[in-house]
Amino acid sequence: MKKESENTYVFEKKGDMKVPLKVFASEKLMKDIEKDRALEQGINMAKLPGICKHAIMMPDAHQGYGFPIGGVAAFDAEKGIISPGGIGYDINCGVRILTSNLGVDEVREKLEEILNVLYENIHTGIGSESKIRLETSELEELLDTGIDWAIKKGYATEEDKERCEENGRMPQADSSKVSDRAKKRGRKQVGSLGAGNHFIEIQAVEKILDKSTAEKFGIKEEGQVVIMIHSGSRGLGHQVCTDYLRRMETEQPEIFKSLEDKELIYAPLGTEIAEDYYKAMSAAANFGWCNRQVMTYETRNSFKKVFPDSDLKLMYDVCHNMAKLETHEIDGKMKKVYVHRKGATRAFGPGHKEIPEIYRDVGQPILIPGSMGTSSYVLVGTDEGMKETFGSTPHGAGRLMSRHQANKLYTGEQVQKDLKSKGILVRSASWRGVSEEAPGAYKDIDEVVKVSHEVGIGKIVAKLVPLGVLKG
DNA sequence: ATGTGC
Repeated sequence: MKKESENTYVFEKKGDMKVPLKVFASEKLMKDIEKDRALEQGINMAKLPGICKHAIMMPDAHQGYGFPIGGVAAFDAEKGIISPGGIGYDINCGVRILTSNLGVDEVREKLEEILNVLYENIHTGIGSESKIRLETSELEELLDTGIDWAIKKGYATEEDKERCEENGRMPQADSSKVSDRAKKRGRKQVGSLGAGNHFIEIQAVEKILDKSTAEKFGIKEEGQVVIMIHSGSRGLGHQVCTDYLRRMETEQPEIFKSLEDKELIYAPLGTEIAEDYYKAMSAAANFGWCNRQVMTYETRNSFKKVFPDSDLKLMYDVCHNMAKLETHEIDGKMKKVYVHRKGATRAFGPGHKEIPEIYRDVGQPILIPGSMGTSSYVLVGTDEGMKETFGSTPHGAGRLMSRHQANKLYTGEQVQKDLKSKGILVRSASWRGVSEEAPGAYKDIDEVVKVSHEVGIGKIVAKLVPLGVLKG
């Protein structure tokens, strides 16, 4: 890797590579990135058919299935490909923030109570099932219409819809392209948190760095309480990914055989299998938005019980695991590309027509969760990001250790105790869930966000700190 | 990430 400037490294095009690989990282984070196979996977992205301009890795990058997590690649809509490994198993994993009219002191007084109420109403952990049971026909409506289903059922308002990326509904979604097995897994999981790094966190605004933008986003003052929800499409999205990986492998043996890394299986755009995958992926994305929306409904009701005057407004909901057909300026020309963001947040700059009108003049809110017990951030999209990263930023701290390593090194009890000594309460279904997500198992979120800010692909608006965490 | 893998 050649250091190009402060926070940017380039691996020049050579051999089978079609474009260079660009990595946004500080020296410190680059050392973390070099610890696993992530760079090798980044170079593999740059070898795929139809990739445009450059393959990108974010400062939080680490090894994933096929593509690295923290990888971004844009493929020519005609000559390119779509790859499930470039999106991830958790299709439309994403983050939303609810701003509140509550202050840190009043919430701290009843923190244990509100966490308990949330824990009762929102089911967590692996295989967790929500209170809702959907018939197949209703699940199909949810998959086809996204947030519109949630509005119809009373879980969402029109304002909620406006404040979701894509208005919470991928128009290409087609439930008939989702397998019965995936639907069976999804029927009981709408409104469930899941496991891993998924969480609902009650946070306080610690520092506002861009006052006027923060105000636009509904962050009025330091000490204001907000709620962050981080979850995805649960077993349904996972099954969609598995189904299409297998289908692409078996129905395209010549492509499969030719691959150095079999995890990079893809479908050429324009083929039936690529179309089917995009429709199924879009349906899973709709599930992700409905899942976070139903949890929002439960969160609002839970807060009403403990804080009767509370008013929780959706600031924004943004995804970090998805491929989308977008138009970007490449080599001076506007071009249609399928942008794969795998562990990278969609981050559009000022004026983009896909940003809600209320935020359009300043840019899109970018929501970046830290690991459990550390800070999270709100950033704003920039013109620089549109030019450099197809409108993308990092998505979080990024793992430093495998779950296995973390389990060996930490116990859930100790992690919970350490956090409690810092005034942070954790409510979880399993001790293992807590130890796997120990703050020490993750990279430094402050450093990740600093790179994003300094490079200019996303500018820091506000820093948030945890008060209480409900996790899987 | 995931009804974690044999």
